[in-house]
Amino acid sequence: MPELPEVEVVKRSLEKKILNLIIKKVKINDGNLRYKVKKQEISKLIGLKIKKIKRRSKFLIFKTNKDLLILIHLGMTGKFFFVNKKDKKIKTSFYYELIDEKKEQKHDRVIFFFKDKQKLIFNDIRKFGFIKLYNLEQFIKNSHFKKLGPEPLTKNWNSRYFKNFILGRNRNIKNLLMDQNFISGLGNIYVNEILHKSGIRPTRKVSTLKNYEIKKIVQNTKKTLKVAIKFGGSSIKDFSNEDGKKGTFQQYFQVYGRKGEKCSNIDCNMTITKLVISNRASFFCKACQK
DNA sequence: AGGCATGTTACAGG
DNA sequence: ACCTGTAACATGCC
Repeated sequence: MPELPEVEVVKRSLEKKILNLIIKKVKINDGNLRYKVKKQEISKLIGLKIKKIKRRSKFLIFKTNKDLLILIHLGMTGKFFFVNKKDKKIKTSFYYELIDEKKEQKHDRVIFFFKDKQKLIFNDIRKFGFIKLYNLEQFIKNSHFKKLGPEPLTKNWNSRYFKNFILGRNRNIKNLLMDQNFISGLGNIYVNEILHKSGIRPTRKVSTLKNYEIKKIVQNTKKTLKVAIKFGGSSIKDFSNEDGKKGTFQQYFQVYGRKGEKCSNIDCNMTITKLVISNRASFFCKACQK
């Protein structure tokens, strides 16, 4: 499910649910995520209060009231479900009913328990996600953040940075935008959309980009992500936030998954082409994207 | 049955 | 040492 907009949506909804809750118990159904979740280590969380939730790129960080924090990545299929037996609203929502009926779902990997039978479930089908504990000292030098590029929605992501980074390099623009060390938070879907909006073909070598094209890519990155967040992210397959609410940005995809459909640009009669680049599907319009 | 899937990373080759 | 691209991870769906 998760590129930057989806992770941001999850972050915002979790903030409304688990802030200031104390972890009473942690249950590991299957600790074989990207990194092994060990019972002994995760038990250190018991008794700690969740004080703050942050997002960096596609990572979530839960800060506690002690010198211990949780770093989470949703991987490809990671999801959170929050279950609150006392909350009428959630009780009527889709996911509450689902969970209540089935008790536990198949891919519930790790479950955090709070007071009054409230719980936060980390569900991850493919197990590419992870949950890691750090103290502050370790966290500051954690390998995941070492080389991470700028956040796309900050002023650090700009044309000057872009031009400077590509000096002496010559890869294609699709791979560059997917490179988390160049810009952090984008993934396959949003890169496809951004390049279509910018009129740039995914195979374009970065050394051939004109200044105005770089500007367009930077602006369209910000615009696309902002709108996607506004619409609650994209729910392809089964993405949802912890309320079971679905994002709706997938309705606005111009190219992703639209092979053979007509290009959305007015006056363009071309159909969308699919091309695999570096093992990932790329979708683009041959007429509009140069 | 085979191909494909929103991500990351270890490794190979230049 | 740097740069780039590929394959692998685990699981399910079409």
